[in-house]
Amino acid sequence: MSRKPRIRSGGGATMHDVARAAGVSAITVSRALNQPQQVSPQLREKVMQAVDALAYVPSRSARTLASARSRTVLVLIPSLDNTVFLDTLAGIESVLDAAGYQMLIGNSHYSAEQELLLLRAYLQHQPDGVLLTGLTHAAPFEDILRRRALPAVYMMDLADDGRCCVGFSQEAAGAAITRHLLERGKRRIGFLGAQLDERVMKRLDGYRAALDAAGLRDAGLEWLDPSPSSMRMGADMLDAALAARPDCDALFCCNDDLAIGALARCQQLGIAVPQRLALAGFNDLQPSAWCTPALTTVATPRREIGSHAARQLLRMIDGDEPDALQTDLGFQLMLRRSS
Amino acid sequence: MSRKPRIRSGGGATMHDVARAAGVSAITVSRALNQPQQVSPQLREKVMQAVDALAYVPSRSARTLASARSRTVLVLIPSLDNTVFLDTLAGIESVLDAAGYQMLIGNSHYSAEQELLLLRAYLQHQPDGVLLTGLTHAAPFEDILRRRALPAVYMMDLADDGRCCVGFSQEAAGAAITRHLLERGKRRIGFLGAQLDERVMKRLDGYRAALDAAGLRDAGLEWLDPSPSSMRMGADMLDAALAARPDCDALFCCNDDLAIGALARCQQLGIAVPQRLALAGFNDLQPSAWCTPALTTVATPRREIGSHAARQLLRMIDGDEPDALQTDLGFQLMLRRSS
DNA sequence: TTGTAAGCGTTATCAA
DNA sequence: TTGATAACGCTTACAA
Repeated sequence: MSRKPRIRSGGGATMHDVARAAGVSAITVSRALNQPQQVSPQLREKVMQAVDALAYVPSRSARTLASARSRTVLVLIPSLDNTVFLDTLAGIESVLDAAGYQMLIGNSHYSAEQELLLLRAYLQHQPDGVLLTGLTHAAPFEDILRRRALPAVYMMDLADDGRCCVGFSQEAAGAAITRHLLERGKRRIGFLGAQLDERVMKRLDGYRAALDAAGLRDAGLEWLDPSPSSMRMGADMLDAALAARPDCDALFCCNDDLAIGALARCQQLGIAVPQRLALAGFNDLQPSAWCTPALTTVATPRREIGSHAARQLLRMIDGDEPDALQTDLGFQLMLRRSS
Repeated sequence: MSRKPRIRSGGGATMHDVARAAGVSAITVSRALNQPQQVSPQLREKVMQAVDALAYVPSRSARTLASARSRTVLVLIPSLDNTVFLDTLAGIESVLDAAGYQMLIGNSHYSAEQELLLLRAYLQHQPDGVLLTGLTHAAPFEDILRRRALPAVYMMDLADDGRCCVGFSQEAAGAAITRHLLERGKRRIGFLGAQLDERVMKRLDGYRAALDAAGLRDAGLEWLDPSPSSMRMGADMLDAALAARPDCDALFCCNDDLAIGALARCQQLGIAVPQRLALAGFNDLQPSAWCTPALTTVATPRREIGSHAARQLLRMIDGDEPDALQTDLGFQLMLRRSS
């Protein structure tokens, strides 16, 4: 009948230790910490003193196990190298922090497979909800969410299929910036695309739609490369584009990295921007306002997408309906000297 | 005597469910998953089938509670807006992922207080170890680590006091880039500093030491501002510096953001870089190679710092000694057209 | 307002 | 190689 108490890991005090020190029961400690108004001021005071004295830190795993709520949210993003997602994370963080939730960050490296693996792995933590980037995911993904009744909010884009999304229309943004180039009098407008994720392809769709509407679409003016974008790649793609189509008079680059690289290359080659070739990017990263000439681009409400998505998710976790299934946070054309 | 089984949260299968389905005991399932070699191939096979059939996902909290090991590492960084720390995170992630560890990311927003709060909050997850940025932390910080016997690795800098660090000498790097400006014939070399965190101040120390050695130090050539750095701030600081000291012939900016902003401002003002004013930055971010003129800066092994620190930490968690207490991963001067 | 008892899902211990 | 049992630290349900 010999009990063999195991060795505690952290060596820290447990709730029972605190209870003993305060001369109350464990459940009173629990309540003093989590629902203070349910405990009389005197006891509460005693408990808090014992907590301080013992430097008590509650165990999240025990709490999660007992309550079946982890107060944790899983955030899946395609990359940590991209300012866009970091700004989004910052927005999410601000809201979750304030609500006492913690976030688990999963980096899918732009791979739907990886993303599925991450979901499976992080499911072990029993997150209370999930924030996702984009609308397209591996086949079993949504099944898993549904089976577990896991609230999810989709960020960055819009869908009209019952999923809760916070973002803006990538396609409309792509079309808008293309129309701007048309208005500037450009007629042979090309598209430079890298990474080729879902959002880039929608910007491409928007670009095509705008040119179709103007009767100026030319498939020979599209350059697409699935490898990750970078400034170097922008420079290389500019070379390739001008070599293939010297008549091209404007380029919509799928993001600012590409555009800045292309712009720098134009400077080196002495190509007049925007007279000979207009350039536009996407996202309005910090350097875009500072390069020469300053880059025309599309500002996207990344931080707001993150914070709003987090708020919606918390509402769903609490069993309430989200404010609206779709939240369109819009975008803004930043018209500068490069166009 | 009525048992009242609670409602499960996720509705997912438990290890007991798997055990029942496979016709074995729960502990056998546990072993089949965690120490497969201890279970006969037949049973292992049966268990794996049941796992698949039930889409079983182990509960991390139960595991942590029972085993007192969370297989989780806490990473504390000062900012998510700074590429430097993201690259570091990427390095950490690659190592931890491969080892089956997950990371909890805490963003201290450059505040020691916040950092302490984060440590306290994340301690609830019983992390097996901690990765820290910089050497200076709030007073109770190291006490807490010691009391809990939590392995910790300090990233980005070097210390000779028994703590395990992975980084490079910020001071040596600051001195090296300053000496380079001296070698270029510059004599009134200024310093532009923002954020003023620990690392910036050490770069400043290096700058001062180099100028002292040359007998050219001039306190009137230092401009320091504690607010977060940005390109706009670099531009503004350049204006202020030249207004105060038109004789200044070179500027060492504490990071590339500042330097790129200053460079852009020089372009606007028609100041010849590097003839009239040489510029140098720090970190070698992507745009630095692409601005005009390309920016002289210091390349730092951020990703390697992250991955090496993570490896050291895993070793300590396993009870082994780290390879070396101090790992100097060095830095590299990137001499470009701006100097 | 406070306490008791049981249970959350897993692993450590010991026995077979 | 496999299993029974207790234990991890906390919270829910119910009782006082």
